[in-house]
Amino acid sequence: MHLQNKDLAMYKEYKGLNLPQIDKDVLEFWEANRIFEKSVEQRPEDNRYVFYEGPPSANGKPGIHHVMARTVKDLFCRYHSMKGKRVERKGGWDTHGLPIELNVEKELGITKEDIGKAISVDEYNRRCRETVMRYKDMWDDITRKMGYWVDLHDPYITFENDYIESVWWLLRQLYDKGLMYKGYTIQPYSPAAGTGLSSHELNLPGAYRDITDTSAVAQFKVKGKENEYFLAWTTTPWTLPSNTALAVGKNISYVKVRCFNRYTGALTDVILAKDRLSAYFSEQNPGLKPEDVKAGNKPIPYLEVVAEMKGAELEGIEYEQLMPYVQPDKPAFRVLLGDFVSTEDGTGIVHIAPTFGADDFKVARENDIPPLVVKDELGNPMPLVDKQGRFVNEVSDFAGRYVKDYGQEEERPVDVDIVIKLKEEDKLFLSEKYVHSYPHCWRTDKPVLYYPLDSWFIKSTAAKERMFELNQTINWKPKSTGEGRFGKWLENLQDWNLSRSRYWGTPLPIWRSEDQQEEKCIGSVEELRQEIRKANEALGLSQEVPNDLHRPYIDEIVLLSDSGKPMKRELDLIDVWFDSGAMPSAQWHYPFENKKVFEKNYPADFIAEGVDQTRGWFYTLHAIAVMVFDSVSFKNVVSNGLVLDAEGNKMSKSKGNVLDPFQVIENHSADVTRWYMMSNANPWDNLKFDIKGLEEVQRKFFGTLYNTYSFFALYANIDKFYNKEEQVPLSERPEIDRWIISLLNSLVKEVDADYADYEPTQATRKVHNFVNDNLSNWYVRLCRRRFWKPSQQQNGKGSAMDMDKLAAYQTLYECLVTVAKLMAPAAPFFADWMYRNLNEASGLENHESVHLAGFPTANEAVIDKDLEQRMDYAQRISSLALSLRKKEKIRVRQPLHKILLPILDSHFQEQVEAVKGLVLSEINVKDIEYVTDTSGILKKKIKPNFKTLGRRLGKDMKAAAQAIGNMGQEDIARIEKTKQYILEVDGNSYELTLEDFEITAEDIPGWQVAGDDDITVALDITLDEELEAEGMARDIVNRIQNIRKDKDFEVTDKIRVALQKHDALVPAVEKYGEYIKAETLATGLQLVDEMIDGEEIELPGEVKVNISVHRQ
RNA sequence: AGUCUCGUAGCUCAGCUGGUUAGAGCGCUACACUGAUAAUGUAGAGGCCGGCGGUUCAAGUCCGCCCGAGACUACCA
Repeated sequence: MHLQNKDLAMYKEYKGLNLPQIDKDVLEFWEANRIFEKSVEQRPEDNRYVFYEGPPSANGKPGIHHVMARTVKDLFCRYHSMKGKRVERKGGWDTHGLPIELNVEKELGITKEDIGKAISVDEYNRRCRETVMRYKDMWDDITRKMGYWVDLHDPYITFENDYIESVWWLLRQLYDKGLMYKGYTIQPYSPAAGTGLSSHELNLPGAYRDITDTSAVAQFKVKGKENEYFLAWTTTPWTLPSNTALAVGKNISYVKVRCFNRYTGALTDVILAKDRLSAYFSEQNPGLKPEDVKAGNKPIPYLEVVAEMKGAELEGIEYEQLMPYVQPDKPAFRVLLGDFVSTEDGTGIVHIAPTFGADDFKVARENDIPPLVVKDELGNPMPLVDKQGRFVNEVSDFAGRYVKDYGQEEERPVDVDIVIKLKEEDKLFLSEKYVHSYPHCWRTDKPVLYYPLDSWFIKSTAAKERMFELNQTINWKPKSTGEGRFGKWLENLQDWNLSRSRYWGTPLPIWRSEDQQEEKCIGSVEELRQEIRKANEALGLSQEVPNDLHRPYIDEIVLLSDSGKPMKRELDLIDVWFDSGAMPSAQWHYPFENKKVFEKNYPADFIAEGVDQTRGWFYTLHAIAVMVFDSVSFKNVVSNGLVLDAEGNKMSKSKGNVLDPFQVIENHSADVTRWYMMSNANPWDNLKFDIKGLEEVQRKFFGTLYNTYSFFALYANIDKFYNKEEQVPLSERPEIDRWIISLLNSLVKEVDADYADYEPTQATRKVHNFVNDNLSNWYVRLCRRRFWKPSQQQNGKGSAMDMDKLAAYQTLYECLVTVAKLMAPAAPFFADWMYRNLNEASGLENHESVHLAGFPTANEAVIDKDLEQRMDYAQRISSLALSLRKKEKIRVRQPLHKILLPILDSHFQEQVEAVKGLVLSEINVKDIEYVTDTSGILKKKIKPNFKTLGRRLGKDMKAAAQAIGNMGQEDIARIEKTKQYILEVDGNSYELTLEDFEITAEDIPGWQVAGDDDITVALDITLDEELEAEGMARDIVNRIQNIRKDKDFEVTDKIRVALQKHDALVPAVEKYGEYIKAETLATGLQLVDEMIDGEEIELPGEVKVNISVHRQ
């Protein structure tokens, strides 16, 4: 009984490779046995590898690119887990933000304006909260199916009160450090929707569209001069009434040109950039008459250039207001210097309207130039265009008119009427249609205005230096993203605009008094409670901390200022990016709970996301970490590229080229998908996702590995090899075993280093090459006989294995189990499947899964570079010899006498000698004959060693190469003997050593040779009877084996064979009859004169005979 | 517009700090092998290494400019 039980433990054998099925089986196993949980629990608490999960939004469906990003994450977490680290992976969900609001509005068929009217904020937010997790099940499903190990049971969720409280705490830290301020800036604003827009919204597809505007080059009259004007170009004439300054470039050259105005014929001097002269003027013509200049948009001739000056000289010059509807409250209307001024288009002079441009606003403020404003009904200043996009009454001629196309009906756009007015007043130099891309509101489809709005900012510029410094300690993959994209971004850092005028998000915890003089930033729920109590007492209210910290409840809370005034919350929400950047502390509800946990898990060892997160999550993590904790928040970061379709197009729903990740995984398995993604290209390069590539990975890598395993399992089961025997010492194993073990250990070393260096592509490619080229195509192919031969001779009855066979099994087992471990981080399913198939039969390791095993460590002692080199020689010599056979059309089954191998140094000969047996059997040749110099029949080739000589010879290198190339056999022989050479070129003499040459064998006269870089092989193709008989015998064996197979005989069945007599067969059967019988398990082999019942076979030399094969 | 990445065979990619016949796999064609066989081997065809210019004895590799693809950032008037 006991023995029988033992016999039951066998290597599982399969009918075929079904990777998707393996996925499912392994997944079931993991879940039933809590493998993920164990892989965490089994590692020590104090040896952590900290990973932060960048929270996805479950509001959209997962795509194939998520599989990419999560493969990267999973791979390194699994790797470090196998390296003995405790890798906890807390999941998370990003639940705030615009896309969620959009979804809700779309579903309800409402716009932002309806919020608070048609639908209460309360109801609206309730809908958002419901929508947020809409696809959570789908996400959980893809997470499972792709084998991404992340803890989904206790994720952080950004809309929860605890999370919000931690975010508030962080904001309070910034506030206390004086890093938060309220400011006025020019922001994209949609009058049609009545809301400010984020840059994200402007970057939605289709937001920027080409539109045709009426552009104008206006003439700004220089104060105190007659008929002298600055020319400034604008594509938005409606901003001209708001003009308060002009900007020029300090180092730009300007000219004053005398010309006739094309509309009025008036003689005028105009100032514009010299570089732009040709854009507005044709030729100089001193004798020009006014009638020579016609209205029209082409360049016009001019009289003369009357002056030239630098922009710096123009600074401070005053001019007369162009459209004097509203007066400034401070001096304005002068020329400023602006570094943004270019001469690429326009006139090189920029019209400045501080209320409608960010640059304008900034340069005006720096120069103390006021904006033009009027008072609204509450007496607050407002620009000359109202929030609906209409001119205010003060702009009398155009009062109430929309400045852009907002669907109003009118004869002409207001821009055109402004231009007409300028023309009438002799203030227009030129007007023409201009096509440019202009942002539109994604929802109303109407043009966006840049409009001054109030916002809260984080003064990130104050921490710029420190962010830059700390960034340099982060290991970025690829480096260029960190140094370039991210580094440059930090260098040009702007303050972080935190405000969003929305409803579903983390509320800004700042309360202000009505006169804006006092404010409080709340840093915790407890603080809010105390403040509420104070306010309740003073104001006689009965407020409480709301159950939900979102709007609208939080908006209702009135707090008390220090001087006793009521304060209301600033209605803004904060940028959702702050939510995600807050996750290192907020996921633990730090500092209100889990202080220790946070400290142990900060900063992260590793994060990974798409490269599009560089200025998103990567930045917000970094910024918050630097400003609040003065530290990095992650030490290593991998930013992966995009996943494109097979043609290299971005996947998008509109193109219909989006791949369903569930389909891909269902059809091709998670492992193939993961392996393909990792091995095909570096994760930071864009991946052209091609199903054909998946199929190739499946066939070439997984198919080969599966074949190798199946081969092993088949014979190991027959021989009952369960690796229970003592290991055959390496020194007693054959060369080829020591070779593959050496390679295996080299592989372990390299793959370990690659994973540690966040180079998954290198790692997976190396494993692939090892499995295909070395393990399967060389080791297994050459060792096949070792596995089956003895068992056949022993007639399938288990008995003591000979040492050689045992060594083969042990070697192959070790390779397979090690490969399983090496590939486990990238292809976790197949790796575990193979590991368990092996380990459950052998019981060698007490891990129930490969993911609980340790990552292999390389045994340096068994790495033998010399051995690796000589096997490389063996492979190359074999390949060359086979190519010669091919050329000579001699089949491989035909044995040959010998190959000739020129020997250039004795070490090479020793190396080849050690692998001689392998080579001979591989190429079916009886012997290797070494050809040395002394034989005199070797022709050699000499080349300069450019690497050593180039630097020394410099210009003489060319001549030297020529001279060396012309050397004869005697010269080469002399150099080899004396090991030195005096080279004379161009009168210079150089002392060269053997190092400076590359000498290779070129030819053996009279023989067909084949050669690669430094190996040359010649094949002796003479045949004699003996060889021919043996060749024939091998072909007979082959035919009989085929018949055995066709007839589905068991490998152990004995047979009787009868062959029709033929002259060509007689010597083979006479000399090699025993060999044929042994190979085919034939107990009888006879030649018969007449054969009726047999089948016909074809043998070399167009010999056709009948043969009969019968099971005994 | 700026920053960054990428551009090598029909396709996917190697090509180390510059070194002289530019490689692999897939695909294609032909042949061979066959006790791993929905495999395997060998050979062949297939490259102005995106373009132009420069540095150098020597450039796929370094530098500059340009073209193309992509990402991010950006109100250019």
